[in-house]
Amino acid sequence: MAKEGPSTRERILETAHDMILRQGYAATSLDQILERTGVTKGAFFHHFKSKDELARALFERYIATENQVLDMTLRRAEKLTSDPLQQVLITLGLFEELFDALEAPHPGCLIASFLYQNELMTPETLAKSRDAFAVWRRELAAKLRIAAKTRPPRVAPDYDAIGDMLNVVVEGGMVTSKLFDDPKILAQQIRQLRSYIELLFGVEQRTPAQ
Amino acid sequence: MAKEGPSTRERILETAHDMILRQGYAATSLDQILERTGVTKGAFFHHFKSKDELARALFERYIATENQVLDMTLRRAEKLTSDPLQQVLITLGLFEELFDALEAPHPGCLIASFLYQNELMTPETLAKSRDAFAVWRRELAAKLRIAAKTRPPRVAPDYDAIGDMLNVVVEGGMVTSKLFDDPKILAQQIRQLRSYIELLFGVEQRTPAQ
DNA sequence: AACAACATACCGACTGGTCGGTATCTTACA
DNA sequence: TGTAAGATACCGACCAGTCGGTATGTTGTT
Repeated sequence: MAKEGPSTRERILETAHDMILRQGYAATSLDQILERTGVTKGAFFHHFKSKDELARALFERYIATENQVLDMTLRRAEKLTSDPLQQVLITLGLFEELFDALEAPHPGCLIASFLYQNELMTPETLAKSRDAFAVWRRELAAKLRIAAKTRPPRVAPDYDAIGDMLNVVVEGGMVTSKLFDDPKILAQQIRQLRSYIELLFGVEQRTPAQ
Repeated sequence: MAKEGPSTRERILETAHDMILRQGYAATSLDQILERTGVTKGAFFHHFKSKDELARALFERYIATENQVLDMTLRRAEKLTSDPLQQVLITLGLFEELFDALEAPHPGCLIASFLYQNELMTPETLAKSRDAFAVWRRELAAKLRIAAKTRPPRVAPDYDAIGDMLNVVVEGGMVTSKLFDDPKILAQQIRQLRSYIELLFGVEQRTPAQ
């Protein structure tokens, strides 16, 4: 029935997400959001019963899309090869591609943003964030453990720590990328992680011609 | 002059740093800081002419101590060995030790906190943050480049990207550590970085007995 | 007397949130 | 088909409280 573009609710979410990542939650007033979206106060409170509920909605939305991205990427990698080690390397490669296509630095991670403005990080929000991170760790670590059975790594690895590295590198890479206003840093860091895993498992690396 | 403990100014800085890292800058009101420190409004504005000036002071203080920590660590490593590769590995080892001693998750990085609550990140603040990050990159990359002359790495590395990795891993490690409320994660991640560089340069790694 | 180091009372702008109302669309039933 | 009933989306004036900041003291030391 809606004829014109995204719904009011979606416009609020989109704008607020952007503003909160830039300014922080507390520093982003409703009036600012209202002005930027052209939505009135009444309309806002029709869709969200409080500012905190907006934060919660924003959060759920973010977690959902992040989970989806990881899931899709893993499945793509699994279709491309049956070798678990290659699946990990391809997953990292796909992320690298994704981040390499950015023309501006990645705006940042909502989880980190909330963590640095805590006390609005409720126990449920915290638990969901942990789950999201834990999935990445578990999925990657599991594949590497299987890979190690047929292809022993050069040194005994801490699989869980390596599983965490994708999260760590993405989080740290976003901050560094933002700081230097250089969109390429994030992809470069992912490439290092891939290189680490290749070295660990003795995979032949192509020396880039460039 | 001052007979009892830290000065009022120092108490404000210390408390505010802690609160801002936890709640964010905008969410930390002067009244809250005043209540927590027992300092009155008059006293506060005697020492800082505005809340923004407090932020600036906090920031300078943070950058200065961070620079000092890196500098001291690098010098310690340089005294312990003359081999540049070993200097890098020892530097990482010292950081690992430092973070491994934490009993609670590292409270976070003020630069990241400010980056996620931008618009209070002035051009000067931004420039100083970049410089701080750039020092780490430059110092580590330089040592690795020298090391590569006598000990060729297994694959052609992106030295600058590897130089950035310490920053990236620390930033990401802090977030992950805080999220899981696990102080050990940060040190584990530094260990992975060390392992990467060891593999890259073909350094013999001791398999931990544990 | 002069100045640093505080204390107290107060200010206006802005905050998140409420509330009474309207316009438009969907559904139910005669 | 017409119409009454109700839901949904939206409007904007208003409110009480909080915010950073100021003005004007008081105290203690040199």
